[in-house]
Amino acid sequence: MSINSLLEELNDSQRAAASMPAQHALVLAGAGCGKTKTIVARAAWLISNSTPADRIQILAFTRRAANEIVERVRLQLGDRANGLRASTFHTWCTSLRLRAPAVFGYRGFSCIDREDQNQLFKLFRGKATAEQLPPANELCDFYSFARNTIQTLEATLEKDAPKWVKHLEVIGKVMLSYEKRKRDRKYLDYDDVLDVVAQRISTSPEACAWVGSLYDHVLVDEVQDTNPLQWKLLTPLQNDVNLFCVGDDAQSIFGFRGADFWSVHSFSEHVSPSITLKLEQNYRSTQEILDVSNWLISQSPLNYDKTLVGIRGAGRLPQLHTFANDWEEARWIAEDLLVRRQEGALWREHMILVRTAYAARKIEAALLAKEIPYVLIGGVALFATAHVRDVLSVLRIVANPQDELAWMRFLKLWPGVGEKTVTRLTEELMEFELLDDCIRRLVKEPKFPPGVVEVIEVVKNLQQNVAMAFAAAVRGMQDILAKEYHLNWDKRLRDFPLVEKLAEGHGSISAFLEQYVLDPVFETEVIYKPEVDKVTLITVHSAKGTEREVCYAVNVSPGAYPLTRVVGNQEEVEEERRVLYVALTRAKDELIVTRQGYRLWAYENQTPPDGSGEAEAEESYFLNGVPDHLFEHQVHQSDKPPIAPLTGKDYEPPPMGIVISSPPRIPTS
DNA sequence: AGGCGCACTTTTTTT
DNA sequence: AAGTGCGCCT
Repeated sequence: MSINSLLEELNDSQRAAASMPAQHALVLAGAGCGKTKTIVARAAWLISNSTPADRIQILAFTRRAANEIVERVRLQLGDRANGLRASTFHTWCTSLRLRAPAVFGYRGFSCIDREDQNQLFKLFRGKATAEQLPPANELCDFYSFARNTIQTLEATLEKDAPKWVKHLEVIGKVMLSYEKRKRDRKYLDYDDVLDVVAQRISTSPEACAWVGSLYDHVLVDEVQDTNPLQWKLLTPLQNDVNLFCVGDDAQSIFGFRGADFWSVHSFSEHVSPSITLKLEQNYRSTQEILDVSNWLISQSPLNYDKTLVGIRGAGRLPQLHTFANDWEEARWIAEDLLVRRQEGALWREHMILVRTAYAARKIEAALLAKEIPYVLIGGVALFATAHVRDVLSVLRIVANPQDELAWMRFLKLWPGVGEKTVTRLTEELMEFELLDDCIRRLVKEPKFPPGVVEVIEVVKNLQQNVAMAFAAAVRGMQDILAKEYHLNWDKRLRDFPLVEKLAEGHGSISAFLEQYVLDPVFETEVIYKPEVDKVTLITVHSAKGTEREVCYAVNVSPGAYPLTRVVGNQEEVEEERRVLYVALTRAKDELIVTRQGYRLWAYENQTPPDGSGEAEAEESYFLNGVPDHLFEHQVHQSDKPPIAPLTGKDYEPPPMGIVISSPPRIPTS
């Protein structure tokens, strides 16, 4: 297709954005106003106007979004799109680091994921009680938040976990140990992956000039979700490349990762000179869907200055269904899907949006029961499942005998080997550089089954063929794994061929591992082919940027939107509101909102239970006061008596007024 | 001492 | 599904 016919498909503002002269620009656009279309058109226009495709770098937030943009440009331009790259910030930084090790250093470092990070923190946290130190996963959160927002640990704790400020010193010590161990073991965590590059280009004009010389244009999708660490990457490049950023402040839902839509509101101050364009016409949804979405955002104390104006006109009124419990909610959705299917709709026109991966399980069960084909996106990635990690640990050991975390995981699997033995043994193994020395040491270990060493050796001999090495590892470990995971072994066993397939064609174990640490793949995605007709079951966070004809927003109940635990924290409550906003604005033709709860009855009958967190959850519920005419209401009576409601017992308002002590700054590695 | 099985809770969101 | 805590076994 020619570029002219592409431009003709755009409206005036989209066309202006796509075809403007080279300069820094922010394109502000509401949901469904054609953000992706504009970024695709921009890339296509640049290439058609003699920018080589490989001088354009597109940055997106997920691998899926990145791939989609490139595919759509390719659809327009065919082979002329060759060389166009779209990546996540993380894969982009990794490719820069690998491309020029001399510029960035960190040769031979490997990337660890969240789980590994957690294990390390657990190690340094030790046996401290819940009063002395937060749990390892919270330490991870604090650490990562400080890195992503480029704040001190103290500032992070003050904002996020005031009750821990008085333990600042101990927590700081744990984090310093963590950083030292990372360096010693040549690990990079997710934040390091970005910071290695950011640090270098913000302090070395030569490094910055080199990166800048690679590109003419950097196109950033979903810019409202960029955090200060990511801006640390973009800011120094301003002098050498043109930044074309597309975003929507009302869809900023990654605050927990340090995203701050200041980057949108103050764009012209930190990127200058620059222009700001707006896309205000919504092409996606019928007016009734926009009315509900606009109403929701208008209830916010924040001013988004945003009213979506639709061009599609009227359609069907959104539905609001109330169920007695989650089980009936899930069952009804499955039944409704069956009805639609019988009426001739395709499965793939439907998307079910859940707030948490956990909530997706109940829906999954209902879909399975009715044999409705679905893809689940946003749950636990294939490589994050325990049994796959277990097998991968041997590959990691072979690829890098200094991989302490892999050794610990691998050794602990064997009968008679527990935490103490593993800690002692791994410490010893870290003294050796070579795998063969490690093996010699292991052979000497009394009461070790011979399988331990056998597996390592088999994998070692097959390491040039990653898929075969993986298959061999599975064979060698099958017995112990079957015992470990006997409860649902059959289901887990099916994952191994999928991983084996993904391993095919990778030149080395480390290349294979590196790719999937940064680009998580979900079980269903391996089986899924785009042309296959399936319902999409997805978390709202993963669904950003997507759309479907019919969308179900699930469990829009008090206590869930917003989550009970964030009530009282205005910033977080407003982020929750944006999450719901994102969910509602995915729908093109029909929006079906479902909610559960006996608790709702209590609320609507004006008899909230006294003094509990539940009452507060109900008071702050986003659908309170929704005008009747925006929804078609339906209450589904239960055949069983209502089940006791959730309690609000874990909600405590955060203490206020924190005393400040001198902060240990978290150094960047 | 160290390992292991059992009962128990406990779930935000993602690179 | 995975983490935690507890008590029993070697």
